[in-house]
Amino acid sequence: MSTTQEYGTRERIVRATSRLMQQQGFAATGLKQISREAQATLGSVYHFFPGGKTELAVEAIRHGDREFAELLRDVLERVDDPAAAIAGCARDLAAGLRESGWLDGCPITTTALESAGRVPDIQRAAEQAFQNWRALVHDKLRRSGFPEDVAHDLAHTVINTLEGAEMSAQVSQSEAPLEIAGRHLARLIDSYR
Amino acid sequence: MSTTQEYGTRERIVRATSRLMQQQGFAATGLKQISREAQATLGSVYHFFPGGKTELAVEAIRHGDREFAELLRDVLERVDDPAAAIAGCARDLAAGLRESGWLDGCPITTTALESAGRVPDIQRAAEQAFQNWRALVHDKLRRSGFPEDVAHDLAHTVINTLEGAEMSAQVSQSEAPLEIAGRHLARLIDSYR
DNA sequence: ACATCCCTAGAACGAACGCTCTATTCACTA
DNA sequence: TAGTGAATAGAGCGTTCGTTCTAGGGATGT
Repeated sequence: MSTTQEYGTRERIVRATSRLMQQQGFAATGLKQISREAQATLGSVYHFFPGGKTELAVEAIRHGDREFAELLRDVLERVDDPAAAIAGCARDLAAGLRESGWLDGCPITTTALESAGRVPDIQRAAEQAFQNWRALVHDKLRRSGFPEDVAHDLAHTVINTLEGAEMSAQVSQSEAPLEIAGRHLARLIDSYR
Repeated sequence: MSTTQEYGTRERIVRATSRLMQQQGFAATGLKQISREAQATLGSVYHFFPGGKTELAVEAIRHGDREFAELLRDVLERVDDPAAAIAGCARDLAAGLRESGWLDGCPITTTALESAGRVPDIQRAAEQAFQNWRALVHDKLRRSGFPEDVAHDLAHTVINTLEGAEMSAQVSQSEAPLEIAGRHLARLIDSYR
């Protein structure tokens, strides 16, 4: 058994699209580039995604959604204290960002911003992703005893601050924004205890 | 004297570029579209910006930098209490976003993310903008008596949380993320008093 | 009147874009 | 063995991309 998993053609196309859109966004990513990197042909791309580039972008956003949800779920299950778990999440994001040479930020933000208000399908998929991530944080806070309204608001700010800090970290090529965000979010959460 | 200010050709080009990149990013904005919306010709664009699209993007980011710095400076001067000022800033951003039909988010984020790690000139301009904005918040906090290290970290999180919340507000077409961010940032600042 | 210089105007270039189309290969069932 | 449909392959469509280039307009100074 090899260490590198084998994926089918469809899966390879989605993964290549997700990675390319993560790094350079929707408009800058061409279908030829996708098919090249996925080791598929243009024919295959249109076979699996007859809706063209938009359908592919929606699928890539769903992939990024699941990807980050998994990271979030892992750290929230692993660490009991919610404040510590969020700080750990910030650390994980910073590490991933640095290890990718500051290239792999949030997999959906760039595409979401490019398409907001102009490509409804993509906007809906991005909105759903943020909602899913907030729900994970919300549940964790509820299970830790926080009241409903507090958990609701904190879930928003946790996700949004992590998003903003990751963006800032990427642009300044520094882990500091995420490290600071982790500490501040932990402090904010603890202030509601 | 008319209410609509007259701008020179160069200024019109920069403003059109800034607005288009704010709404759809760098790659999706063509020079033909820019020259059309700026009521200039392609020749004029290349006359004023011989460096082509990249130079134009850098100038547009600098424009967005000054634009948001002005908004920030205004509210920080108008409101004495720093926590209240930041909350007011979040309100202003939410209002602007809603009034534009959720189209005009942060003028530089999309372009910054598209270009991070791939177009050094643009990345540098974006990094400089974030630095300028943080400096405004940092100074306000220092003048309000916060110690250096606290002000430094808070400046990071204030800007990053506002960025993340504005992005989220844009995608979900709701003022809630910014309203919540304003309240949480005020609470975080007050927790250091 | 003429020269100078800044700016405007838009045709044209090669490359890349999203997408369509036809042909072919392959695994599997009747 | 013939038949069927999914999957692959890539040429080519019209369009737009960023960029270059040459020519003309218009105010100014002499």
